[in-house]
Amino acid sequence: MGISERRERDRERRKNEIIDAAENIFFRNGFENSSVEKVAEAAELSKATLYLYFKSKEELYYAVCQRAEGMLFEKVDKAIKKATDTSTKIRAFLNAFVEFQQKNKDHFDALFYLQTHPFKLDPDNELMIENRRRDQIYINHWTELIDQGKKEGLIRDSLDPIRTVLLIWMQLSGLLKIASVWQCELHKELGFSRDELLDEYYNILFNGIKRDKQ
Amino acid sequence: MGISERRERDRERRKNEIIDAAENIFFRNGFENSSVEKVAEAAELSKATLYLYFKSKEELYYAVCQRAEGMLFEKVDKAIKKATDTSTKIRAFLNAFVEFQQKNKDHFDALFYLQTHPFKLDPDNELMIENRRRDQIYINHWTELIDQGKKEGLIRDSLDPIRTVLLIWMQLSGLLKIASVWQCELHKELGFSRDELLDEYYNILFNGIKRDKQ
Amino acid sequence: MGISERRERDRERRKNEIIDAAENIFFRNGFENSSVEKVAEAAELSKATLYLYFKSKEELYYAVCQRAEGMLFEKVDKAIKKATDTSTKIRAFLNAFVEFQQKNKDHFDALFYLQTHPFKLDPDNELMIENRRRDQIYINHWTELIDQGKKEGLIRDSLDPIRTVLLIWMQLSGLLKIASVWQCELHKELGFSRDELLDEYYNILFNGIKRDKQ
Amino acid sequence: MGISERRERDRERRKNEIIDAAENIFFRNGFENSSVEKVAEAAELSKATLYLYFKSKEELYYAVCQRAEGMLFEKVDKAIKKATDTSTKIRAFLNAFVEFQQKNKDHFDALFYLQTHPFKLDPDNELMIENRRRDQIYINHWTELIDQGKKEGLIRDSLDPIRTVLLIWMQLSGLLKIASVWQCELHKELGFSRDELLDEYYNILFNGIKRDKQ
DNA sequence: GATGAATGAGATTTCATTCAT
DNA sequence: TATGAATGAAATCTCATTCAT
Repeated sequence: MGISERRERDRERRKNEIIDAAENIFFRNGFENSSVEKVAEAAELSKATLYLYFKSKEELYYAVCQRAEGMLFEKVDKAIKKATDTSTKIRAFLNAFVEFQQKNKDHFDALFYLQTHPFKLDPDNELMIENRRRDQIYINHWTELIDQGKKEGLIRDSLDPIRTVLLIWMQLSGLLKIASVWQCELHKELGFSRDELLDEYYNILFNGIKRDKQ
Repeated sequence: MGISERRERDRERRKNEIIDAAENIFFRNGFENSSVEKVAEAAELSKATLYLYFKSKEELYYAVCQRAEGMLFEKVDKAIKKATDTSTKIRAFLNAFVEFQQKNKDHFDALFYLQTHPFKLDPDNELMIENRRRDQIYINHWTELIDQGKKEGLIRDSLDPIRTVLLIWMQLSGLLKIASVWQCELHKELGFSRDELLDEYYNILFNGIKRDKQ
Repeated sequence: MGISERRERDRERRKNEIIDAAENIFFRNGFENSSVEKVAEAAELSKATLYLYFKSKEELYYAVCQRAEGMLFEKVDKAIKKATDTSTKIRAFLNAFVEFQQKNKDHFDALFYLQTHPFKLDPDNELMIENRRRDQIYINHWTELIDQGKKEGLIRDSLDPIRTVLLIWMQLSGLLKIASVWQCELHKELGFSRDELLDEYYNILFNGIKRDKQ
Repeated sequence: MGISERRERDRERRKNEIIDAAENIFFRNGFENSSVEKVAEAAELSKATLYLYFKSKEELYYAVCQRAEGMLFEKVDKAIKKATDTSTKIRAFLNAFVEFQQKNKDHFDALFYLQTHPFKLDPDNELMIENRRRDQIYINHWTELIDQGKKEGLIRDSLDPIRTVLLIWMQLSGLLKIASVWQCELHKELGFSRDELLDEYYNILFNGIKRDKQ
């Protein structure tokens, strides 16, 4: 039995090496301007070998994104766990996302690209199924946070937790991405920084979800 | 005297025909998967002729986006003008954006693509300069709306108008785009529609920007 | 009669302006990498207008070369006339060529390109006929120099004047051109300059053509 | 063990087949007017495959030239070895060059084109490095000939061997090339042949380099 | 499992030249 | 005379993927 397990382990390790290489290439040039050739070179493998591990360029990119998402989720997790009360937990959730975009710009961008482009892997692709499961877990995880906030009277009762969480995810994604692309113009022509923008965002959001004073 | 003017008019018309064709192609396949060749075919012109009107594929795409932005701005304009009081004007502004994404999905997507990809035209490109001027006008236009809302006691005084407007633009863009890509999953796996999501968004946003009761 | 003459003069002037522009472009990029478009731009004319004055890109280049040859011939002429005795005249002839390559590198290169590429203008092309006549004049001119040298006992009697002149032209052309392209390598890897090479050339040549001591 | 060696051999053979095809095309149309497409067709390969063996059109042309130079060097070598005394060796060296231009006009032209056009391959290109080494060997080889001539009192002591060899190479290149392009005119308008011209050249050159009688 | 070889299809852009006006 | 518009043909190079070994 040990032998097939070791094989599986070897295969996983090799896959990871390929993803390492793919990150290098995809992060530098984006999906469209990267070539499988370059990834193979970076991985010190032949192109044909890549195809033994990933069925297509798309699947390879998907794997890179999956890892990126893993990183993000982990960071958010840690941040939430460190916080003690619900209010700071929610703030920590946002902060972690924001920080991820700043410190792991490439990973964030890859994730954003995946979310805004209809990638067509076949729907019973292993990676996708696994990913979807994980997504679900995290969404639940975060909605519990909202629920808790509602119980504690921090958040308006009328808000639907799932929608609220997705809403935050989507709008914050857009905000961070566009602000990042416009960085230069924001500074030069409008005269304020990403962080000032984010302050205003927090301001409005928290006001928007908090329970009305009674 | 009439001769050069007619030429200019012909040229403008031809340019517009090309943009028509380009919309067809770019909207169907996206920027990366469209080719100048296909656009030329659709315009019933030779590739070389296209290059007499647009210096590069990028510039052509930019022209398509410029037109799309024009449409969006016009719609927002009209919607605001129809409304009578400031509160409905602000709502109308958002509604027009949302409706644009729904009724002119392709135009919206093109615009979104442009905003989330660092396009490099040379910075003294005519189209770009003109566009930037228009952008500025509209931003001013909308910030006045926020200012008015503040004067009328609808909106918190502490909000910076420009930041607020940009914030709304960015987060709403992200929200609409990602929701549109996930459309299917939202429905099937989470069981609610884009419109329900948007309701929640409005809900939170208006609560977030309104002046606290005194 | 004045009217058609003025027209002719205008046409000549315009042609010269075009050649000015063509020099700019051809000298910068060479024949193959220059485009009629660029020349037209530089001449502030439309492409179509260029074709009113020159039948093809080739003919235009030929005109540029003709002018260059004119310059060279003039320089050689002047140098020879300045010299007083036959021996220095011959030296002056060579010096003028060498100096032309150095001070008018672009003109020299154009001339060299023309000579080493079988350009096909139709053989009764005006420019060509005129040029050929001029060539003949100059060849005669120079062969007289050799003849004179022979009479004065400076040059071996057995040498054929025409062959000798052509020989010098051809070998010196090759020498100057290749030395110019290799300039860098000559210096770095072999450690001597163009001028040292030319000294040796003069040395060998003059020894080669002079009459044996009796 | 044999497997990778056979692969290497196959690859070399294929490369040579491509160079065969490239010769066909380049020789017929020259570098500028040849296309990689045509070479690929001639080689009965796809364009893409060509690029697996040669990184660019330039590199391909360079390979063609390298082979041509090899041929020339070999011929010169053989000619020199056949000759018994230094004087005839030197003559044989020239003769071999002249004969090469006559019998392998295309190869000569390719070589000449390379030498008179600043080709930009990256300087650590394998082909270039190898070529440069070979060039150096041959230059040394030939300078030894001059040195020997000096020792034997055939050649003037004052001549620098390297410069002399390069000089001969350059001037003879120019002479042969221009005479070849003018072939027709030489005959018709001046009434003598390439060979008569060359006789004069030899005449002058040998007189020019020989030791003065004492 | 690993890979070198191969490729069809296609990408963007350029060019010399013509012609109706 | 002058020109804007138009184009067919071509150029170099790239890419995702497959397959025999």
